[in-house]
Amino acid sequence: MNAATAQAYNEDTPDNEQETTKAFVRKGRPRSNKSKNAILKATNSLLLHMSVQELSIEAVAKKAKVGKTTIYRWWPNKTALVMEALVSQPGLHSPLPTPKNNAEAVIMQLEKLIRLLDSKNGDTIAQLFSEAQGNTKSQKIFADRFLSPLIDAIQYSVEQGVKEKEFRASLDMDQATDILCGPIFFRLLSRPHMLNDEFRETYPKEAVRLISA
Amino acid sequence: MNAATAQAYNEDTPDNEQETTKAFVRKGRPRSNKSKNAILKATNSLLLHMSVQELSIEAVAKKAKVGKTTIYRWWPNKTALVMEALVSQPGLHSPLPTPKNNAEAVIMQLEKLIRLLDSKNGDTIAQLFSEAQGNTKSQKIFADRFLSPLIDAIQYSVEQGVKEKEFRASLDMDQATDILCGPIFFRLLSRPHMLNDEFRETYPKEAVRLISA
Amino acid sequence: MNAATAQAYNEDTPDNEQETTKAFVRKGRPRSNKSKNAILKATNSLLLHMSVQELSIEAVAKKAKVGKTTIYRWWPNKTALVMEALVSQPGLHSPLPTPKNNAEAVIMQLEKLIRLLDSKNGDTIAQLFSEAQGNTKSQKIFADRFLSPLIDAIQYSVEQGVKEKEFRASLDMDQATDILCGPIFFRLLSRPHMLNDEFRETYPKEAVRLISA
Amino acid sequence: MNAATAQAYNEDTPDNEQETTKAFVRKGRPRSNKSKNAILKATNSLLLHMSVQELSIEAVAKKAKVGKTTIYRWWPNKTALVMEALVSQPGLHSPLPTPKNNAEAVIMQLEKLIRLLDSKNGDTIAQLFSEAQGNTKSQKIFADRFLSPLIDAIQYSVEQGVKEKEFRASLDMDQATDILCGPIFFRLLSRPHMLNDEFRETYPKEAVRLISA
DNA sequence: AGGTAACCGAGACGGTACGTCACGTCTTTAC
DNA sequence: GTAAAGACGTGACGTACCGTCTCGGTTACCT
Repeated sequence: MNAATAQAYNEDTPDNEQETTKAFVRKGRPRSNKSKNAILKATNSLLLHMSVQELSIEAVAKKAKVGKTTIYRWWPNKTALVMEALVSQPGLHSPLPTPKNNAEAVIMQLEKLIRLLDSKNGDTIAQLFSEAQGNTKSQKIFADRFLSPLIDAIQYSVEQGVKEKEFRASLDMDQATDILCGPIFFRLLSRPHMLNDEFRETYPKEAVRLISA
Repeated sequence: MNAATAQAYNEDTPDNEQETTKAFVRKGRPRSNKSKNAILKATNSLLLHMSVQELSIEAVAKKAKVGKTTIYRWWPNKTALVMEALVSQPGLHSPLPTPKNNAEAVIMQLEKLIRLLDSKNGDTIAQLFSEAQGNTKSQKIFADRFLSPLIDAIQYSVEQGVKEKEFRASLDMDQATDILCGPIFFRLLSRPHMLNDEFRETYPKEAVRLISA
Repeated sequence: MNAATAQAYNEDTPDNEQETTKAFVRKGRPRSNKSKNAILKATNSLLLHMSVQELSIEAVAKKAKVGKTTIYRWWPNKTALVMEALVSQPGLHSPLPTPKNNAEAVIMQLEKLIRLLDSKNGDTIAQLFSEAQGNTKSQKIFADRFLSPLIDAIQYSVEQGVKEKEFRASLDMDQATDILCGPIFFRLLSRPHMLNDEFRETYPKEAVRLISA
Repeated sequence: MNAATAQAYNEDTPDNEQETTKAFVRKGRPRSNKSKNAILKATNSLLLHMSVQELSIEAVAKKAKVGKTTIYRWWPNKTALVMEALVSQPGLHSPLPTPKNNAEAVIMQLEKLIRLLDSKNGDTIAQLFSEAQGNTKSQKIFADRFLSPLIDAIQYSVEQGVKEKEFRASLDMDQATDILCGPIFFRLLSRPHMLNDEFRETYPKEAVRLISA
């Protein structure tokens, strides 16, 4: 991934073009949003019928009627592509209602996580989680784009909760994360069929109880 | 996997060739234990330098000076091979000392699990866990040979503990498993560097506290 | 081109397997003559409709219903493949009638050369000649398999002719080759349409006259 | 090649812009000579280290710090570009001294040809000759810009020589060209290392002797 | 002086072919 | 009948260039 690509890849929103006094002018033909969307759409579409491992860049290129190079130009590997295809889906970023306390905040976050994993995306995320193992590059991408945001959000709520004496004072942040999220991901990876409605309704409350003061 | 293969694959100990009164005589050249060992040894050796995903059957065959077919004859896929190579390692089956109660039993089991995962095998197991996603065959093998035995043992202790009122009566078995094992595997997959001695010493006790009566 | 490939590539006739006392036994699956023939046939067939430069290994593989690797296993590059496809054609090795003297021998050889070049093969040979420029490997193959045999044969006749005083005693062998063959190839490459029957009937006699005593 | 390009490409000297009564004036920004020179220079420079076949338009564009489009605007293909880069080199057009007869004229022309081919340009020309095979467009360009002028000049001298009884009356023009030039090009393409000083000093005289009366 | 048309660089685009790798199967001979 | 050897068809990889296109920006002639 050269500098240009990295820049392009990271900029979700290209709104940082203006500088204090002089605009930064991009040279050359601009990136085709049509192609970008076609690629992401094709990726999501193919993932409905096959696993991440089975997904081939060539198939995506063919389905999106796009040159293979165009994909490689903008995504360093399959993980990055699938990751972006995943988050590009509409309806994934529905904001949570304002919680009345930190316990409720954590519960809502866990419910949202379970809901996300209990859908066709669940398989894909599990496979991405997998793909990341044994491949540093992929691991970093998965961590940066999915895991860290998730963990950070939960840890923030827990931290607040500890400060406000809702949660146990002795709580280690990493341990709390493990206790809250671990069981969910463990089910996802080991018994995904048990990531169902019942689990979503009961587990978050129980988990929060475990860390409460 | 045809019948013959299945049979061969399942027989962990090929010492049942003679029977008490009348020998069951297998026709043709018998399976070469030399080859089998060479294959498993080569697999383990290669896994020291590469991930499961990077490991190729061809590389194993070459390193073990064995025909590819010989590998395919006895193991249905890479997961099965790596699985067996893993458990074939000496020192993995050290028996646990007799626990004085179910809580201690669970603690010892969790400690053993963490110890297992916090070693060079940890990476391999994580990768196997991964490889299993999105591949039914591999998933079944991983579940049958690794996950189920583990879960069963823990669930047995938990069940006993519930009966003997050491643990909460309301405890759902699956939920207990998730709470006990989930955090460990979540660390393995997301922050493997934190699966350290400190974690091994503190986590199991804390986990058992969470399910105690 | 590894040792095995080189050996395989060079052996037009695999009849050298027996050694003085003990047979050399080749291990593994033998080369498929069916595939080999399909590849050569496909190559010749495609060359009827396209130039050597336009010919792609992929197209040959597809047409021959053969894996690309199979082609790369046996031929180091396109030139080698086309070269062999060319000489594999039937009717290229019709023996010359016995000449009554060296002058006639040379004439017959030149006539045969012109006849060879004045056919659909002519274009291919011209393109091969081309392909060889600027590519050492190809150059060597073209020289070894086509040019050298041709030149050697002619030089032999000329040498005999000089000894028997048919040709000028002052004749340098290389110069003789140039004078005899140069004009033919020059026409082939610069004005191929003029490599016609008339040329074939008149040029060889004239050329021989130029070197005669 | 569209009309504009064709026009631009064909105009060696842009001095034919005026017409009888009214000047044809081109609108817009004129062609950048700076770019043109940079392109030709980059081409020659790259050809020192690689063959024509290996030369890529992209590499030229990059080296010349020029847009690819600019190259495609002015040259229809690689052959044309290399051709022009070749003839744009200084010192290629040194005029011949006035010959005292047609035999000497031919000899001087052949010597000049050999000298041209026996240099780093020789390889390039051989490769161009090659590139032309199997590609009509390139063939035409090579013929028009290199081969025809050469042949025409020699044929003119030969024609004069025949008229003035220096050369054999029976001489066919094409045949004469073949006999004079064929050997030179044959050496170039088949044994370029033998296109040396000795050859340059001996061959032209010998060749002329062959066609002399 | 301003329009306007062709030029320029940069570089993204859809493609094609490359040569390599590993797959899982097949076909030999040897044991 | 199993083993080693290794060739087979398949298909994806990631790369290199192709020739085209689409930008913002630059001349230089022509009103």
